[in-house]
Amino acid sequence: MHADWTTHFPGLRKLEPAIAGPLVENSKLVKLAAGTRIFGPGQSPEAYLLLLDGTVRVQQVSETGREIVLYRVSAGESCALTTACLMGYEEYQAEGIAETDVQAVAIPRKTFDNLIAQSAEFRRFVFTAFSMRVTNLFKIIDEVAFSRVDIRLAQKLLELADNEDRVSLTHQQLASELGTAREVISRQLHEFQRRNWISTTRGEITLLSRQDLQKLAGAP
Amino acid sequence: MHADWTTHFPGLRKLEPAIAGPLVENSKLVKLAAGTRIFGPGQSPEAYLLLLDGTVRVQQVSETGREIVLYRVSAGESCALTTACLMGYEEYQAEGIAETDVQAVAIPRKTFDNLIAQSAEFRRFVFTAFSMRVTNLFKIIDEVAFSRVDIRLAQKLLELADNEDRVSLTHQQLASELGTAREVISRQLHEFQRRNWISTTRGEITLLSRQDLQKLAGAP
DNA sequence: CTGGGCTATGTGACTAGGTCACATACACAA
DNA sequence: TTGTGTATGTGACCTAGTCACATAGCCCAG
Repeated sequence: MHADWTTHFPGLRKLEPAIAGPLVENSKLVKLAAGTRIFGPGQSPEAYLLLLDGTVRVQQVSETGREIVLYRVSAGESCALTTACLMGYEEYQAEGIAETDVQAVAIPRKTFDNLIAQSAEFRRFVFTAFSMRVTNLFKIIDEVAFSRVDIRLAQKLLELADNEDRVSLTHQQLASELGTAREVISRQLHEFQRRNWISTTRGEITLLSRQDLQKLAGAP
Repeated sequence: MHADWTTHFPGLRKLEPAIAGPLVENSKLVKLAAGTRIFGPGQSPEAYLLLLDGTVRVQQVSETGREIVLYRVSAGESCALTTACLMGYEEYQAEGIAETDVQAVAIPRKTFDNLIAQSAEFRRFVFTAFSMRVTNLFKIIDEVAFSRVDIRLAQKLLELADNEDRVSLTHQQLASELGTAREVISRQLHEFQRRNWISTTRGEITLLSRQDLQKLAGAP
């Protein structure tokens, strides 16, 4: 495992062997239990993380305790933005939480810098990850500032439903996904239920009509 | 001018001469008139831009026509995020407008990539710019999602006031700064005026009590 | 198998913010 | 001086967020 984790990352498979070697040698495998806070205000990330397994949720917490999920880092991806802030000097405002048990490769700052210098392939990998995250942040700003909650909720339900059309989250957790309040979610879900688009039980929502939800989620 | 623009950028002054040379040679000076749309959806940026003079406003426009300013790029700074998206493959969602006449240096993608590879100094410059922008985006998300309009408006007025305590913007422009509606701004300004914190005339606001505004803008 | 106790959800009342429609007011040019 | 375009004012209404508290489901200790 230690020897060949680079193959877990499509963007790194073509890495020149002369470069992959030192990379694997200088980086180190870390395991984190679910729920671990990986970084946050006052707890700067210390290395470039590449996830082998699990997911990390990056979110913002407001003064009043409300939360909004910014993005998730999944297996095969990197904490790109985190690293930007690591390489630069600014304090990172958001916090990262291991949603599941996580296995990751930690690349020290110095090694990261060398890699960037030496490998065009690695640069592409890093900048591509960057651009995806930033684009996504723009989308979130757009939605939070300009989009209706019912539409965003319908989108989120469709996005989070498993292959049996179920979403196993509490209203509070859904509210955190969207950066709104629990009561707002409860009321919207109630309305969806009244229209027979979903059914709910404690901690779980079942989609009854993806079609209607999609209609709401898409063009008005 | 062409020969020594690198000195305009504190982060580039220490650039190794062997590197600064080709950089200056391969990049090109561009001038843009105020109001020019530099990039936007369907109009990808084509080069890494370093501003010599003027400012560029980067903003998001919603379907319904509402706008929100994401950040400004001023002289001596780079369109860092733009470039991330340029280097990666994603479509950039935001648009950049020249607020004033702008002079800038355009560094082609290839040259940029070479520079990143060859100069630790340049890497630091780019990543630092990145991290500042990203941190700022997080702050905007936080404010849009969780902060009150009156507080944000007070902050914005203080931020945008000149050294004679005047803000020369229309209510509509202020609304765009904050990503809210013009009527909301009009009403808030009215309330500030009622409290004698500001006075207003068409297209201009004068701060009468920075202190009170600061009190509102700071801790509640 | 049952009663606390914890967490999740429901709900009314109220405040803040956004939308729509339209009324005024101001500035500048013809 | 009078249009004309832009800026601002305002009421009515709707959506979203807050607060306070009521219920309801779940699980575990006894």
